[in-house]
Amino acid sequence: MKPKHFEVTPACGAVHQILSRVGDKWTVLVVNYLGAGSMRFNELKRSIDGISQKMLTSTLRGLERDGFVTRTVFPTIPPRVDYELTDLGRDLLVPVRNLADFAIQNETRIANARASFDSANKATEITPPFAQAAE
Amino acid sequence: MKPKHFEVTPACGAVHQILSRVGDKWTVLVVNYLGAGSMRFNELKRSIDGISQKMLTSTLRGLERDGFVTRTVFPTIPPRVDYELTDLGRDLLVPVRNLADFAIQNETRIANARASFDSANKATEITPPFAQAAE
DNA sequence: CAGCATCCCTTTCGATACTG
DNA sequence: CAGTATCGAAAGGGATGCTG
Repeated sequence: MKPKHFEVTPACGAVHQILSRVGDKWTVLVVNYLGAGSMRFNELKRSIDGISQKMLTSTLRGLERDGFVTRTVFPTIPPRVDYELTDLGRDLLVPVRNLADFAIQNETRIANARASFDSANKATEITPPFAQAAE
Repeated sequence: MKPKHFEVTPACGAVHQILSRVGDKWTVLVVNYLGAGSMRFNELKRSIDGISQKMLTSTLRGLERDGFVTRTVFPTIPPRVDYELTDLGRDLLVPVRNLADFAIQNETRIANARASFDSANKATEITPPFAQAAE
C-alpha cells in the first residue's frame, strides 16, 4: 500500500494515486453512472454489465475513502444503501471526461498505430517453420 | 488480451484502453519526461527513480505501439536509441496534465477524506485487545 | 438487499542474468 | 548502450457461499 519510490516531484504521488484509481477496471464506469444521480448498490450492479459484487464493493469503498462518493445507509428491512457523487466526485468527472473524449476522438488513430506496429513487428519475428497463419 | 464485457457504450472500450494505459505504474512519468523533448533509454532510466529496465522497455513499447512515442535507432557503436513524443503523444499530454492538476489541487481534500474514512473505519473495527497504536 | 470471507486464477511488476 | 529472457512475488480480479 505504501509507494516505495517514484517521488520524482513531490506532487507525483498524488498524481499517480488519481491516475491509477481512474485507470483501474471499473472506477470510471461507476463514477460515470453516478454522474447521473444517486444509485443503489444493486442498481449499479445491474447497470454495469459484468461487474462482480466484490469489485463493485471495493470500487465503491475506494471512491468513498477518497471522498468521491457518499454512502448512505437506510436502516430499513430490507436494507437500502444509496451512493452518490460528492462535489469532489463531480469535479473529478470533468477531467476524466476530457480524457475520455480524447480517447474517443483518437480511437482510430490509436487503432491504426497499433495495427501498423503489430504488423511491422510480425514481419521482424523469427518466423518459425511451423508458424501459424496470422490469427 | 481480449476484453470479455464492459461494453456499456461502444466507445467504452477505447476509453478504458487509454485510462488503463495512463493509469499504469510508469506511463505518465515517462510521457511527462518526454514532454520536455527527446530522450535516450538510459537517460530516461536515470531520470525515473526506481524504474526497472524491464518496465521502462515495456512502457515505451506500449506507448510506441499506441502511436504516442517514436523510437529512433542510431546504428552506431555503442548503440543509441532516442524516444520522442509524437503529435498524438503531445495531445495526450494535455488531458493528462489536466487530470494531474486536479490531483495536485485536490491532494489535501483527498488526503483528509482518507484520514477521516480510515479513522472512522478503525473505530468500527473489532478493536482486538492487542491492537497496535496507529501505525 | 447489501454485503463479507474464501479460494483460486491471471496479470503485473521487480530482480537477476545474459546478449548484440 | 539498449535491450531480451526467465523467475518468483504480489496485486488484481472473478466465482461461490454465507450473513444481518
